[in-house]
Amino acid sequence: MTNIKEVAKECGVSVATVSRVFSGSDPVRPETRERVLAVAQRLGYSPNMLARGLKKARTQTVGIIIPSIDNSFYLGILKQIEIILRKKGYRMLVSFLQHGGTSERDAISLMASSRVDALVFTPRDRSNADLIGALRENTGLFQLFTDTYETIDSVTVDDAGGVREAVSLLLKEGHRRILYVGGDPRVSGYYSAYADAGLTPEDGLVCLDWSADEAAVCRMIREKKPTAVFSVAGQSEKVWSAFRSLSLKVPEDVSLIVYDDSVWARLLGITAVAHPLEEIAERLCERIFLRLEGNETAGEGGKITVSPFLIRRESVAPSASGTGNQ
Amino acid sequence: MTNIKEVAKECGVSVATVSRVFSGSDPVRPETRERVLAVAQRLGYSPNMLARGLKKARTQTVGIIIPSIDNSFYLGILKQIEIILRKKGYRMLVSFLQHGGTSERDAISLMASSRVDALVFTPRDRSNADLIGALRENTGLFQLFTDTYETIDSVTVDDAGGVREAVSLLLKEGHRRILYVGGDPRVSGYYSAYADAGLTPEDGLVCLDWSADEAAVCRMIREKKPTAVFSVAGQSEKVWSAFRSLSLKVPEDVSLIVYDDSVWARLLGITAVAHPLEEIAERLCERIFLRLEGNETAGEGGKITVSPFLIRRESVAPSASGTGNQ
DNA sequence: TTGAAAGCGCTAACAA
DNA sequence: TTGTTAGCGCTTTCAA
Repeated sequence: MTNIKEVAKECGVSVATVSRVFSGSDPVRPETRERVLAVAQRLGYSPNMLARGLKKARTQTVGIIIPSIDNSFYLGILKQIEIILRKKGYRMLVSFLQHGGTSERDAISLMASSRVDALVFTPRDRSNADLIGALRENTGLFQLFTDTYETIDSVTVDDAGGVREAVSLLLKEGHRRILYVGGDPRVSGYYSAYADAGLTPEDGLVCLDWSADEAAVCRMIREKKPTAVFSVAGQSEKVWSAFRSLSLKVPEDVSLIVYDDSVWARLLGITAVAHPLEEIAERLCERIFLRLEGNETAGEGGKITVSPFLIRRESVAPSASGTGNQ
Repeated sequence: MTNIKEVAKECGVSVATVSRVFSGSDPVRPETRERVLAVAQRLGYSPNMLARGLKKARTQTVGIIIPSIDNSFYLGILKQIEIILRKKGYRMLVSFLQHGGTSERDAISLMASSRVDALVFTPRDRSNADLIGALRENTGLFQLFTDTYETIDSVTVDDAGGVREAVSLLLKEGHRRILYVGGDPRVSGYYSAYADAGLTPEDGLVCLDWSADEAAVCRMIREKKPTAVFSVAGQSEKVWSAFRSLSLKVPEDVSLIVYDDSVWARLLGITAVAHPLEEIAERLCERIFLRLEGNETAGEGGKITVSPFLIRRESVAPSASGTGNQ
């Protein structure tokens, strides 16, 4: 592959001049510039970012590690981020985690040896604190959707708030037996909503078990006869399938709100709590650029929380069993 | 950041020895090896891939350019590919194209200057033949889902075959007025299916207009009164919405088969033609490794076509209007 | 089994 | 405005 030396020779200038033309670091006489550009084009020259990175100790690369949860919105955000990054001249190196496959540890090592300028990740725990600690001196670190390390910047979504808003809506429509199918951290929003309304949920209405399958969901529905269901990402599909197999109609027989909007929620007219993907990507990249190009060293306003929002569609109806008692 | 020299000094060996330990290029005395590893660990040493890449003219990186179509399965395949690549020690650099944003040309240049060992892309046309031509000497080039350049390896899906199979099924169920909503290249499968059955489709049953919106689809359905619809990826959602607004029940009032399986097709019980994502990722990576690590220089079996497959669910019913005439 | 040293392609002083 | 040159951190002959 053509290198800077060949371009310089062919052009009758020094390598420094060619370098200046391509990096824009110093002014170059316009005519010389044109000539260099023309020759480079003719020879198919493309600056070697490896060499540049080695010299400058900056790779113009941001690494991102995607956890193995397959929330499809994660991939949407990946796209958003890459596009913003590209506009600023950054590349994106991605690594997907996989149950039983690549460990977060390996992925971090990979990013480290690739000398990414910044790393975006979603640490579940602090088991790789050692690696992370070694990285933080030279690498911009950013937690996405989590705030596992207090000392590292983060962009998170106020999940509990989103749940609370959704459950409050259900309560306002008169529902009292609202089944919650989802994860642990967010469930606090469920209880807050009940508390806000001065109510207490019946026992057995909360399913925090991620491994609950369709059959388990069916069982809960048959047992507790909820008038509404609130379900989180991966579980919503099971809930929907359960409704189908129980021949329950939405919203006639049961109301439904899902956490995490998706194509299918939209198509089915299901009211959903959505993440502001663009906002997340923008705020995150903003912080990245500040860290990489600004004079900022670390934190200071490094903890960002964005609010999810409710998209009302047609899966919620007033409770048939009246608005007061259960 | 710690470099090889510091590790060497701290260890009392030469940089060459440390290099050998980390690259595994030459045998190193076990005791020395252990000592080097221990020191490296203690110092938090991580080999600099930039320097290595510069020296070896190999980056262990595969670039992938994702076109702006947002077929969600594209992102699934991205994940599959990255996981396979990682197992073999490769990194993945991704770039998303965007309508009105990043051009394919820019993305290719980026990959070129990053000196990726291989590039996977989906060229719509040959407008960047010049860049591609310059790359092919040193970079493994692979077309995914398209075969725009005859001289470049490709992994494609037999779309026309998939359409044909689906439409044949509809025909077999007695449907005669089958509306086709989708793109140009695949429509040949529609005609083949009719031809196979010794039939000719009525006029006006084929909509090749990608910009057709829900209203347009509604209009077609009202006009032509199809007993079945076959729709492609991006259009299927519009078709479904159209059914909803026309209060058409599937499969009672109209049968439906969609091209490209998705979460929502599954949840709604819609029969779909699916891509074998794992197979595509595997075959592609297989070729990449062969090119990068084998002794192979180019082509030879470089054109791979995989077959989509039909997933039967409950959106197809026998035509109510009889099996013979329309 | 190990070490010394040249050089991958680039940038950034420093000099002119 | 341009050229010379010393490295960035690594691999890899060649010698020992």
